[in-house]
Amino acid sequence: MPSEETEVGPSRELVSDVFARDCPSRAAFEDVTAKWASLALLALREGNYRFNALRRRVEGVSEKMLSQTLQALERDGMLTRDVVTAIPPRVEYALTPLGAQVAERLRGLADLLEASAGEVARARASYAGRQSQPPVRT
Amino acid sequence: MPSEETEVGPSRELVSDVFARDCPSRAAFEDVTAKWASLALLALREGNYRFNALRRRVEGVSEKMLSQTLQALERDGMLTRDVVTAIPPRVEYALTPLGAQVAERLRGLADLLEASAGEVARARASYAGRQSQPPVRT
DNA sequence: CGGTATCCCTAAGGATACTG
DNA sequence: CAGTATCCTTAGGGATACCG
Repeated sequence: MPSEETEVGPSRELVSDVFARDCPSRAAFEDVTAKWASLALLALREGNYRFNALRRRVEGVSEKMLSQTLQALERDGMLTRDVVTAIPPRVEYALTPLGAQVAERLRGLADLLEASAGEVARARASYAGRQSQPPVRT
Repeated sequence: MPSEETEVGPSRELVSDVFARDCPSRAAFEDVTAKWASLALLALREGNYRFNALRRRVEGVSEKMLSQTLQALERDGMLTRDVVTAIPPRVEYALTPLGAQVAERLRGLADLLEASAGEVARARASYAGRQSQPPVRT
């Protein structure tokens, strides 16, 4: 008898849990919350984008990272990549319904943090003060 | 007259934008969506945790990373660190109101992804199929 | 335009050992 | 127990060059 902690049948849908090391949902969670991925999803929420336009929208991302990020998100079914063969070539990125749902939630998180910027700044100032006690003369 | 739109004066609160490279909200956003930070916040949503209990809850995190992660989150005002001087020492971590709000949104995202695990898996299978065309004999 | 390929370097991150 | 310190390896990520 195998380890009894998992009483999941072979043909049943496994229970997803982001806390579990090997759970696919954790991988997906990490993919969408990755540094550039969340910003890309947020941007595509505003409408479709072509590669370089997206690159301009997401300040600071390099071509390489944007490319890798978009591949990962396409792979996970978060967005579609539509290649228009023409001169010059065009590639349009758009959210899938799933990607839109994810982006919506990321938006909520971003809104909260944008609105709480002041509170975070105050917390940081307070923390800095608590850490560095005034120089003690010895 | 609270925040109407963008009447940003010198001494007024700046408009936060996660897309901006140097916006504090982007930093906070990245801190909170960092690999281990989101899981730590999610865990603390279940109740307070001591260091090693949290380490067990967040599968796969090393002592070092958990320590660094918790410091960053404390710094941003997402959680409190309560040291009980005793033998053995105890340190309790708990969410602040802000941290709880953030965690709540992360939970929504995690729920969505846990529920969509099947869809993601299908997308991945489809993607793999589209990428590797059947070996072409030359 | 929309990438991929290569090079290279920094920083993330794990393992281990040690301290209060 | 709750970390910090150290060491070391990997991988993230930027810059550049080049192809379809």
